[in-house]
Amino acid sequence: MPASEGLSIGALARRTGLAVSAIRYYEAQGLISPWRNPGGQRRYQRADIRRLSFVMIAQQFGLTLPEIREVLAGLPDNRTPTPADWKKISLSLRAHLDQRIDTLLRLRDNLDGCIGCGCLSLPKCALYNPDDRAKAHGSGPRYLMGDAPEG
Amino acid sequence: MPASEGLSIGALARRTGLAVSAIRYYEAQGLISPWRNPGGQRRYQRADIRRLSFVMIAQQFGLTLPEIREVLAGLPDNRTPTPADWKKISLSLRAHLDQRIDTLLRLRDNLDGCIGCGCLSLPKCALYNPDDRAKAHGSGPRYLMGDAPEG
DNA sequence: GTAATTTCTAAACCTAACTTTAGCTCAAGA
DNA sequence: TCTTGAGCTAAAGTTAGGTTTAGAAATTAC
Repeated sequence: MPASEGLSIGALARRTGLAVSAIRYYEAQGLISPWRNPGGQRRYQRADIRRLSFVMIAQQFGLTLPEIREVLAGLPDNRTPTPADWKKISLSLRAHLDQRIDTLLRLRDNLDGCIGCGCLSLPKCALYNPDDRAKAHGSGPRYLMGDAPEG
Repeated sequence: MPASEGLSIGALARRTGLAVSAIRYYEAQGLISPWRNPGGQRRYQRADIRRLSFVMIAQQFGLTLPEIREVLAGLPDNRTPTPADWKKISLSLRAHLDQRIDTLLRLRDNLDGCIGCGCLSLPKCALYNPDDRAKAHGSGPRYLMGDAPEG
């Protein structure tokens, strides 16, 4: 047990299941802000365990780290978040998730309509909706030209 | 109009909406195999429009390029695929999609159960199921240690 | 009072899915 | 014919989300 206050980065890693390097990376991305002990090492509050857990859950839901940072901005910064605070920002996760599920369900409907018709490749095919295409998968450089196929 | 047979890579790009560089990249990944004209330029069949369209749709559904290559291997290679051929491999997309939707629905249920309880960060929280965590998002280096949080 | 862990920073490396660049050749139109 | 627009290859760059490495300093354990 360390004599000084707060959790070391290694302790936080063990409590959250994250790698130490990931925690430092999240700090660089503005997701968490530890203080430093006299020797310059990072020290964390116990509430940061929950904060990082939230980050991990939000990632499963398809949010990017910048998006998660935005959501976390909804927490109070002058006091430890209460369960009510967590509940509040969890609701915005729920909205994100609903949207993703919606998109996938619409894709599935379209696919079902298309499986029989053999229309794959035609511009009128519902599966070609560029909006869905852009939104269905969050990350990576998915560059799509808006050219109208001719003929 | 070119005198020689087949589509040039630029023509195929215009018909599919893909960038020329992306089409060459897909070839490097084994997703499409053009022949070459006497001058060494790539020439494509009209059926390749549909093939690339299928690739784009499968990507929306969260398949990686290697996975898509596997699925495309279900098409005949000695003749132009028929609508029935496309239908057959489309059904495997449907299975993929169903699985993804299922995972997200389960996540949503868990989130709903958690929103009121404030348990975020506790190991017993259903949102911590490592299986879901690994599967929910297909790509990228999502490394998770299996350490049991102590206390 | 050492020895063994941890932690520190900065920079390089990793994967997926592409794009960009450089330098050169091919093809098409006037 | 000549010029411009496509196409070619190989290699390097890009983004997200991290990991790995190297060398030094702080902590902990004995």
